[in-house]
Amino acid sequence: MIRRNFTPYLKPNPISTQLTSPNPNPVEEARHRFIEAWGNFGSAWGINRTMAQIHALLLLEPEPLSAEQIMELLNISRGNVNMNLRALMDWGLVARQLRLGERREYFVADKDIWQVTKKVTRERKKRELTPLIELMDELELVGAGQADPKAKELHESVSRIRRFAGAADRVLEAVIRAEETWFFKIFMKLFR
Amino acid sequence: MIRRNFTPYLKPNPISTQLTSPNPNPVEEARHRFIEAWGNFGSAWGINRTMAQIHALLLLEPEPLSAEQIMELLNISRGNVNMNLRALMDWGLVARQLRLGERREYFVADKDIWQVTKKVTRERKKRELTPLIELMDELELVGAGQADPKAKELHESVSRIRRFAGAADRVLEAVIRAEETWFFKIFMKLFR
DNA sequence: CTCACCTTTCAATTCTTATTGAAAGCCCTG
DNA sequence: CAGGGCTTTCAATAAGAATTGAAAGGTGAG
Repeated sequence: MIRRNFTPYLKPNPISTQLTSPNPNPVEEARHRFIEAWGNFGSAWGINRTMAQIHALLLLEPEPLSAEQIMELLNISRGNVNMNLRALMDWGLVARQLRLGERREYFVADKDIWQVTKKVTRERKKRELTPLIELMDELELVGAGQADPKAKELHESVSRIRRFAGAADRVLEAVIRAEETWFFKIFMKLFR
Repeated sequence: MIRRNFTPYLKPNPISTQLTSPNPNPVEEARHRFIEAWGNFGSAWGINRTMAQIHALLLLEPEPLSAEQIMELLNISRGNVNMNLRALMDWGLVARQLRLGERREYFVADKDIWQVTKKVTRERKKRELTPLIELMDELELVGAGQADPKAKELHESVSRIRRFAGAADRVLEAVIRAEETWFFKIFMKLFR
């Protein structure tokens, strides 16, 4: 089997995880800030910081990166990289890429931000909204038609939330299927 | 000053935080499950569990509750209740209510789920989206017009995200202002 | 002014979640 | 089928976030 003459990766100025010593190269510095910000942004949305940082790094990278490279660039352990890459692949945000004649695996991020949104939406809808709706359906029956104020308030609150969650579910579904629907055009108008 | 004869709150079966011993009363059990679920749901969205639980409890409660009552019902400390109530008030989800002639404060949740959505949206937009947009605006300048592939990819990624974040910002703004806009009618169709 | 009654604060602690790194697994190649 | 080169796993550890509780702060009534 042909072993390709893979040019060894030249380790750039390592992107340290702290913002302490400012990077002299403005592009590196900006890359670093982007990764930092994306990490924070992600962690506000229930995606762990490192997972978001790896995602950010891959978004910025013109070429696929190996686990090894990610480790060095972000200064995190092998195991951590591995687990978070797996999670990113589960979400469909990152794909494995093999090179002919090389055993090592490389990774690329889907750079179409609209695809990213759809995938994240689909995943979270499945993990969070669907179970909520199922529970509300179940609980809605409990307080129904009772006079006791607690039972009544329970029933009313649950129904309100059930209705709303159902609406949200439909809206998100529309977003996911956007390209084909009329909804997309409206959304796109706002997108400009 | 008149001191109202406030009927002392009868402590109901305490809503324990574990699901271990099933509550014999089906309404209490359902309330408990709702609180549990809302707590988890919230924590997936970057809102801390207890804050969401207090919110859930107040949503279910026909009458305003005091800090004392919340402490007992959710089995959490005074300090914890106080801090999370404050956060809920900052978000505009809960309001303080005073009773004539009583020093103790009571709390009620806004039960209009559409209002809740708007408030949460507004708050998170301000805390998360706006800073992201500002950073992207700044970073967009860095890689602009450079030939170096890293600079190029940086600039492209940042612009894509900037454009998308801008779109999201406008969409959310439209949601917040919904009642008055054409957007609302479309949304409401999906809401049914 | 002082007491009674609440509310608020925050350092210490506990609980939760993320990260590490060494060991085990896997698979290709010779 | 043994060894090298990667990847994956997971118990132990570290980092981070939430919670407690005791003490301090406010405030109105007497």
